[in-house]
Amino acid sequence: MVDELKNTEKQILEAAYHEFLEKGFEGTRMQSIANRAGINKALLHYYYRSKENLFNAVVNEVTKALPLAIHNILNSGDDFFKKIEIIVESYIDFISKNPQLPRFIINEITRNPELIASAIANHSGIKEMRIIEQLANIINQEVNKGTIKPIKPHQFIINLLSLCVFPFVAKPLIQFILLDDEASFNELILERKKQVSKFIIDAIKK
Amino acid sequence: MVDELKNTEKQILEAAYHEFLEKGFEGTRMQSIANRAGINKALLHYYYRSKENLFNAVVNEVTKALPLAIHNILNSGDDFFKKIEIIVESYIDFISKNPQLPRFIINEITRNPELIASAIANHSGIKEMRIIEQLANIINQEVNKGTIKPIKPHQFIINLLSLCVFPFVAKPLIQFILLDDEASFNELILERKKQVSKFIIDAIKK
DNA sequence: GTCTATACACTGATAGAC
DNA sequence: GTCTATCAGTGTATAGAC
Repeated sequence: MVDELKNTEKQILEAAYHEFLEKGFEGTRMQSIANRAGINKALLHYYYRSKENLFNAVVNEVTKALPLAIHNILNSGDDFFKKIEIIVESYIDFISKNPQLPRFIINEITRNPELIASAIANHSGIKEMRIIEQLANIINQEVNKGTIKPIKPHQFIINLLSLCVFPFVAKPLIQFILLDDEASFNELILERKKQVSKFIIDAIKK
Repeated sequence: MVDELKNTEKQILEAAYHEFLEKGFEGTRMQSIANRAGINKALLHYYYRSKENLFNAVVNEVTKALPLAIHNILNSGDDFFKKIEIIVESYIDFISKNPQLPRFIINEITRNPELIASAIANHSGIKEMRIIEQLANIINQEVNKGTIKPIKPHQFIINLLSLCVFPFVAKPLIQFILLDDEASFNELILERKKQVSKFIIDAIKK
């Protein structure tokens, strides 16, 4: 991330990234970003004029990663069920590497819908914008072919998203009511990479 | 809610409830709680000594509602598949009435795990604490009976939770990428009350 | 570019009149 | 109980030396 920036600026953005993703905009202190970056508070303002600005830079970085993540989905296997397997696995893999990302996006899009929405739109090419449409079309085709049971594309997509994303968003809650430690959570997620696609396919296969 | 309290105190708690659920602890200003309650800032401190205190009172109210919500699950229909239908429908119904609640709990449990965890534990009797166990037992029984495909109870529970809860947590995101307006979101949720249980049953039925 | 010192605004909390 | 006025602390942002 942010390879093209000078050292200090890069460190700041890196530190800000972690702080904001952990604590959100309101919960983050400029001081703790400076501490994490190992520099002075004033330098933050030297590079990024304001907290708002620095936050926007982080949002920009974050949303840059999204199109790459869903790019895999576009050119996945030809069989519909194989396609689902690949989508689920690569999706869970991606979030595993950025586990705080969903909660961050959800919270900040709630706080300031325009900002995140425009950032996402900004980094998504035509291709990525249409991915939902494409997926919806594929689902309708399969329904018409009779390979899967009738289901509204929107509902299908939400089901898939829910099963992949929610466990990460609700991680502390899940750990509290279902698990004991960190290790068992990782194990659970690992299992889900196979389990979720099987669950979905079993649900829709005729 | 909070029927037993005097008028002003009740108004404050009510206002605090809405503000905190909307904006979280960090994002909420005592001033805006006072404004919403139609009283003065100083009165907040008269009734609840501090912001922390007032927040705890809200958490207390919030978690009080949870055992009631899952109580229905305990005494639902006798057939396993019917049971799932009832759980899903009553769960989605409950969250529909408190749509901000999941995001609130998830965020605040992330910020301060002990507080929320103890509040939940505080209001849950033995019965409610064991509901997960019970549900897990039922699932194992059905697997052994051969009525459903093999699935780990934890995974099943997470799947069910994800499908019910996530759409509310991700509402603004869903509206951005899938929908246009408020009306279509409500319609979508209404559909899900039937769709989700059908999806789950199709996924596990042998 | 990087630091220290400081200005300025905001927010939670208290004092005191009524 | 409820209000106005105000304090103390904290957080963002800036000035200015190096």
